Amino acid sequence: MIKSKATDFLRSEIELAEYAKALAHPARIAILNLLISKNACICGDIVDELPLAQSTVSQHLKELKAVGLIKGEIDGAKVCYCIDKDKWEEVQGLWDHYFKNFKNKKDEKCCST
Amino acid sequence: MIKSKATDFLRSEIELAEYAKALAHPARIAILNLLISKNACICGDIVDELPLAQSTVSQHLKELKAVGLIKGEIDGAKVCYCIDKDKWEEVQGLWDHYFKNFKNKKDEKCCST
DNA sequence: TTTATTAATCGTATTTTTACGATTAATAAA
DNA sequence: TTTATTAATCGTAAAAATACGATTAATAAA
Repeated sequence: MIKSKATDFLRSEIELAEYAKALAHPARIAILNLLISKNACICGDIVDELPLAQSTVSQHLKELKAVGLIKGEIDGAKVCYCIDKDKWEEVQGLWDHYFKNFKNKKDEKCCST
Repeated sequence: MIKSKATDFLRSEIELAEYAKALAHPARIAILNLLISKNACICGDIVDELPLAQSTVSQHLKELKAVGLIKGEIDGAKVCYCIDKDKWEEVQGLWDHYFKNFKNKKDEKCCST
């Protein structure tokens, strides 16, 4: 329970929000879906599947890579992207833990009711 | 698998992104944490706990209410907020399903490696 | 009543996100 | 080599998110 400043939030809160933000756009969900269904994907194929310009897709890929959910492997002039299994499971675990945090509470009524 | 327009994403992709967006800010994670730990919370108490102005907190509460994760109950001049158990479990289930979607795949190597 | 408290909303400034075309750097193909 | 392909980056415009103070409407307290 450490707050670095009065205006700051907990590290854990910031961390969860960061992962949520990475998933907070349909294009990024769509990209992850593609990588899941095809197991891996050339960047160009992703661009073909999405209704977005190449530079925009590249930006979304960059964000997903920044949080570590995907990794890119250079293959000649092309780049093959895939999901980072370890990070995926880490994020899965974080959210699972977060959601269970409430679900495990005993079933009290809300407020006065 | 319905795309309403060429420039659109799948309903499921939009839905997941919407829930992610609701969780994509430390203040909203902090609010949910408060509601979990105290089971319920008067709006004013939330304002006291967060390093944000009353109007800003009210906005964040509005967003969480908009996606259904919390509900507010008027109690005189005050408003008591709490987590909506049904929606909470629905969102939990959606993410759980989404993450398992990949985890359940057989362990193939990424791209060419 | 009048006054105080509470929380939503309004108006607005600032920042961040999203998107695109153009350019660049790198590899592949001719 | 020269030319084509691929994907990242740059510059920038537009939209959305975030934040705040001021105001409002409602209830509670005096």
